[in-house]
Amino acid sequence: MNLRLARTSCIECPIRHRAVCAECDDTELAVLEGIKSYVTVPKGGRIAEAGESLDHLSSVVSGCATVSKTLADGRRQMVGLLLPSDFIGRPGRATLSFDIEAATDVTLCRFQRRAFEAIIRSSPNVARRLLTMTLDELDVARDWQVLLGRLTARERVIHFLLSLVRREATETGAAHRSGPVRLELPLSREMIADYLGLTIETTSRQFTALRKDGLIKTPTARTIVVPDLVDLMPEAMDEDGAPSA
Amino acid sequence: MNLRLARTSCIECPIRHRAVCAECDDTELAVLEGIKSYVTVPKGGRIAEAGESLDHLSSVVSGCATVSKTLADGRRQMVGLLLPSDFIGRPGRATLSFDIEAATDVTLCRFQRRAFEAIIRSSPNVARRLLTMTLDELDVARDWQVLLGRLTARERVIHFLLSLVRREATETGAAHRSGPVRLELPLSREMIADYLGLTIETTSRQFTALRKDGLIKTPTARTIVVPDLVDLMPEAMDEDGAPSA
DNA sequence: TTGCCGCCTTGATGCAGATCAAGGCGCGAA
DNA sequence: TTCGCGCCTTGATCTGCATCAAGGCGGCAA
Repeated sequence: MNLRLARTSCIECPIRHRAVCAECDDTELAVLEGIKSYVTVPKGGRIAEAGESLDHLSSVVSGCATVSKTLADGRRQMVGLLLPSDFIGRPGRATLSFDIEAATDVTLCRFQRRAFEAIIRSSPNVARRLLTMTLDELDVARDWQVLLGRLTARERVIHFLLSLVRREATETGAAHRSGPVRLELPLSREMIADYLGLTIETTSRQFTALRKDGLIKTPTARTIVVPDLVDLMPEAMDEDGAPSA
Repeated sequence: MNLRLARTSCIECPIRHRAVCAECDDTELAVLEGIKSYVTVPKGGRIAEAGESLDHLSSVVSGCATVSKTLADGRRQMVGLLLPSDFIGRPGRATLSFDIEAATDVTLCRFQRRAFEAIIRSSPNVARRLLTMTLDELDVARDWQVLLGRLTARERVIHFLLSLVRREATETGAAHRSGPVRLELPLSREMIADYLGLTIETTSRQFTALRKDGLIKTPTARTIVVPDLVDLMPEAMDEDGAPSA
């Protein structure tokens, strides 16, 4: 792990209003500011390993990390995707159950675990925010279970693309309901396959099929252009009731 | 929903030390005691529906409930199994994203949402316990993602059985690491299939195969006897490293 | 006791996605 | 500029599970 300290002020922090600190008042923020430190992990680097004890909790400031588990025979399943503002770690317990790796260069805002646990106890705004974020993650994980258990390969890929678009929209504040969108995929085909519970080959074939159907364009393997989001959404097969995104 | 009030004291409550109230001191417990009420939902009854607003949060006192989502075309995936001590609801938000149904007769210990949210604010022991429980549920959901994304039908059924055994062990305090175990399945074959992301037929065939292999006995469709847990565990294909349970 | 109904099992067949197997393409190093 | 190496795509084939289709079994009502 490549350490690099920085002195960015929380006030100017890009995730100030979305991360675990989102609901802090100035006093609380000052406390967090006092114990935080920045770390950069290069693309491909390990951030944490299942079972290993870690004494820092952190927020993702920039970049993209994956949460996954690898079985004894090499089968691998991604179970979480960490983007800016997402939280890493489990207050109250030192060990994680999953591996966390940097999919791109990742910058973390870290807190010593003991110090952060003290803050949770003293500042209900942090505790409450963390509970909300964890409940949101639980909903995401459960939607993902539906995807892995019941959706076809094509539906999975479409869901993946739509979720990236949606996530990007909430980050930039912009909300495209329709119209063309350009996406830079933070993940390789192999990682996407692990995300979706498919093989690389099937994933690749689905991208090809979507391209042939005119639903996406692929100027580069890592760049996806969606001419019209509305075309993609009917195939997502979401919820009960009617198909939607 | 079939209402039935009762005046069981928290002190004698079977889930007193495992539920959301587990870490309460006597004062906090008294407050909860003041706002709680019991409800019984008969087998097959709806406890909550996705999107619908509910003004109670509850703990499962007895019985078994399922958390699931149904797609527009009828495909269904279970994403959670609620057993005694598990918590239902999302403090801070009125609507759920999933359907909750009683798989057996279920008794709930309910709290008015507003009142409970006030308690979370005033009593850190409840807030902390809820965070821990939510983090635990997240881990369970993620392990389930691995099962749905990468395990074979046989491995899924074995995992299901082992998870029931383990859960039962923590409830009764008894820990069998080996030796014969008898299980009463709280779920029908259809529900097990929805749990495991399989069809009824495949699920049934896997039970048959395990029986033919001598790994289980099935005196009744709903009763499973595992002559030796140790025989089942090597096939579970858990974690990294070596196969284990 | 009989008959019905829901749930479960078993068999035959089909198909989506895995697996096996070649290349192609783009990018960085020499 | 060329080479080599990842990463991605495409094709051929295989297979585990879904789907389609019959019954069997057990509990309950009459």
